[in-house]
Amino acid sequence: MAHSEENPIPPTERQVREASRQRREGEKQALRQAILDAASEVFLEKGLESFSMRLVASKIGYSATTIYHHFKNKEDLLRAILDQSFGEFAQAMQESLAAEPDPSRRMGAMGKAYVRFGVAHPTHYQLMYNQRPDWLLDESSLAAEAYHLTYGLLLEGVKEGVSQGWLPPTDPRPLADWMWATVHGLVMLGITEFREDPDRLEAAMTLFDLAPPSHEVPQ
Amino acid sequence: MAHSEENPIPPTERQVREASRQRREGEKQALRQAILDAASEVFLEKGLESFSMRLVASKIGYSATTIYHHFKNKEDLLRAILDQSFGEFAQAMQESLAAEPDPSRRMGAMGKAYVRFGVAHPTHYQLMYNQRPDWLLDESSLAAEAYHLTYGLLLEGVKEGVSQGWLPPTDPRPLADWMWATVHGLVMLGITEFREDPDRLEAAMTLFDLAPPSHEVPQ
DNA sequence: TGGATCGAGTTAACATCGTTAACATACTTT
DNA sequence: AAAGTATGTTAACGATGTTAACTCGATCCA
Repeated sequence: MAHSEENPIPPTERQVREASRQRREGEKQALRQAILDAASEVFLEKGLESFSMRLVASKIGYSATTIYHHFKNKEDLLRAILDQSFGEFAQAMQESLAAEPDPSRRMGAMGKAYVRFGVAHPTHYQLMYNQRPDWLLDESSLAAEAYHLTYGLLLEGVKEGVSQGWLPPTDPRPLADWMWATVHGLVMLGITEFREDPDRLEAAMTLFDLAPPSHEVPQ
Repeated sequence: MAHSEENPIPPTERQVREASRQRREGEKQALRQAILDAASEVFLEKGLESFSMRLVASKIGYSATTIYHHFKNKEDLLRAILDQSFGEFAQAMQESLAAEPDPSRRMGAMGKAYVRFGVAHPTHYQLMYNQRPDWLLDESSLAAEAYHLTYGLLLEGVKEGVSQGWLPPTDPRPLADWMWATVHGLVMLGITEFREDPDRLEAAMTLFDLAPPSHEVPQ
């Protein structure tokens, strides 16, 4: 049973305290994560407008003020959701990049992956790109890091396309912004105007396969 | 002076009452319009999030509850703003259509006009297309009417382009949706990510002049 | 003319929100 | 043991949308 075997070298006071500190630290982080998970869930279900601290707290059985021991305020909590969302988004983009070896087809594949992520996570996508654009100006945030990383993927693809000739010889940045606008617009229409008619988004997305139109098999 | 000339036929009791009724009706409509104007102003300055009935009322020197004699509730008031905004938008689109006679150039001109309207009226544009998409499902509203009208203009242009050969021979609707997504995305990026850098939007918008690229002067 | 009715405005109140202050309790440190 | 810290609570404030109850004057009808 419990004390049938005794530790021949009992832990020092210092060791006990350290273990206790770690346990408490872990519990604190666990609760922080539980709040964050509950918050992300509430945000998904309710959207930004009906997202409330009290609702998040009640979801995990704490009073609302407890959240303020783990997050400075509502904005801080939403920024944590933003960081998490942008991280998942950047990962999805990198995976879609790695999945398609042909550079010219890669652009279309990434475009599709972009739109699919957006419409699959409508409320989070809107938080990322619509509702608090100024939060991305904080360059030290994880969100800003992922934001610049994904734009970098697009810009590199465009530069490659221009240099390889399967994109017109223009300034890459405006062209990248133009393409970004297209996928961003598809997501936004997909989660608003086309919400009741997903086939309409699918039909529009077939145009991703149109460019490059001429060389089915190079050489 | 005032009574130097007397009306030879004094108004009947009935006429007086009718005039009074009309005056009161006019005053009611005037206050309704004053509320609507103030609301649109508050909405422009504060955005949807900080738009409040009390703020609108205080702007015109009435108590908040007065608004409820002229609008059913906050949603009703915002819908009135939406109707007004969509009407102005549809008019701007029709003017841009009339201004450019060449059909192939017209698409680019309308695209530019679309984006310019959106970035010029950021908060109203977001109410129109982002924040309450379900309100457009009420087909009897002025907003829905203008919404379908503007989409019709785009779709007709695309059909014309396909039949005349300066657009690829594809199903017009997905192509129209694709183009819509592009301009919509440009507006959204323009009022969020590019807000601090208007030149970036301008640079992207130069691509409107790229298509059709080949025939500067037909024949 | 006098009393009923109605329109248009008011104040007071309710529930909900984010947030802070004050407090309780348990654990850690000294 | 005492002091301090971490983590939770309840109570309260001001702002929000909205409703109820009311005032007051104009209108309508006898």
